[in-house]
Amino acid sequence: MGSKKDDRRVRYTKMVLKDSFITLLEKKDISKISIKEICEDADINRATFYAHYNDQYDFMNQIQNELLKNIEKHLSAFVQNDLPIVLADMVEQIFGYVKENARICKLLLSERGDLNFQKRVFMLVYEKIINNIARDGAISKADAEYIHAFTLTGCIGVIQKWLNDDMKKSPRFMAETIMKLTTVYQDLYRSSFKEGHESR
Amino acid sequence: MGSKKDDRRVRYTKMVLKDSFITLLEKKDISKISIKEICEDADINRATFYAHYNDQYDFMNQIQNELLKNIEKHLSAFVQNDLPIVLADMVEQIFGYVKENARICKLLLSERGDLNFQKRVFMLVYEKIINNIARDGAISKADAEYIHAFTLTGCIGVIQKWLNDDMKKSPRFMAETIMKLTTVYQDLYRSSFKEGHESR
DNA sequence: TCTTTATCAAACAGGGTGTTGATAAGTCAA
DNA sequence: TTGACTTATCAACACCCTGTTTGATAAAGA
Repeated sequence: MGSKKDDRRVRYTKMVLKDSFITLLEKKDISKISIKEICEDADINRATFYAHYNDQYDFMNQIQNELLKNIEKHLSAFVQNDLPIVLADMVEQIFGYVKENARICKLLLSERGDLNFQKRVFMLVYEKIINNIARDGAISKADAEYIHAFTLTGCIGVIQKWLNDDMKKSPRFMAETIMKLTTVYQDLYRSSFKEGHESR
Repeated sequence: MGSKKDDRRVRYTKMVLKDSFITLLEKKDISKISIKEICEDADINRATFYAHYNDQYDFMNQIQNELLKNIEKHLSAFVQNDLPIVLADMVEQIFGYVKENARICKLLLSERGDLNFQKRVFMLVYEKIINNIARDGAISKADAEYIHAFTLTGCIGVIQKWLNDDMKKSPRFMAETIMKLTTVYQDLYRSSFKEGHESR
């Protein structure tokens, strides 16, 4: 679990195992990766692997926890003042950290990534930053292409909430909710960009 | 792949296998489910499983494809006219279908669900419906709790797009984009709900 | 230097995997 | 319905990966 008080040997073992694991993850799905495979690539005994992790998925979990811990660390460095301008720097820091660890982050956050990890990241960011955000003006037209991605995946969250609430709301209500959410957002979109641009 | 021209035996085999698979999926993660386990529960020979599917994940894929095909069928029944009111019925249909197949849908769409499947569903809905949506009024305040889910997961899509574009945009730009997307939406949220309604 | 402990090779039972040829069930035409 | 043809299902097989244990070795830390 901890990594600070780790032996020098342990640090090496975990490092090469992680490197081999990521290399394999870039080639194929985690379900197709065997412990034996990881250890052979890293030149580490299989028993040593089991001394640290239960299986591939536990290994993946620990990698994710380490990432989240570091992201939180980056966030905490800005907690002192809540000014909007500083908040922007804060989010920038996160993206910077993701870029630094692009190899693993791309695996976790991209198309075939881990939804649960993504939610954990955004819960972190959301609660710390976006909650106490201040309005600071109109949206820039350059962001147009991101609005689609935003609204699209935003719908996923609505569905998940619905399912988690055991579908108490009627399908009709959900239909209207989705409609309004997307319509209102696109209305906003239209009223914010009146330069004469089109998207898609 | 096809299911219409299947043998009577094949239909039975696939049915009981699917049922056992879903039952197991409700208990534990797909990575912890063995082919042997599925077949024993379904009382089907393992070789028979391999005659139809490569592994658990291929099995899951075929189940998802079947779901998507049916959802698309539900959508196609409404393609004739594009009126907003009818579009609402259309989305309602989807939610209705999801509710009918709640057992598997809850597995696929909920917290620990499959992000790729979710995106496929919403790509389907988005392109067919939300693209040519018409503004029809202000949002109801009853949807408030869904707005958070919406904005939260909406951010995921932005990140994914960024990663898929090989992070061409600078972290700074991304920071500002996220900030504006969420800020603008919350501004809208504030200005749209000034009544005092509740629903449940 | 001395103590601690992580890594290793080897070996093990156990279980899951993927493929074989034989058997039984389904399909369709007469 | 019968019979012939087709094909899905099955039991059994050899193989590989897993997860754990052993005691020996050597590297780390104090």
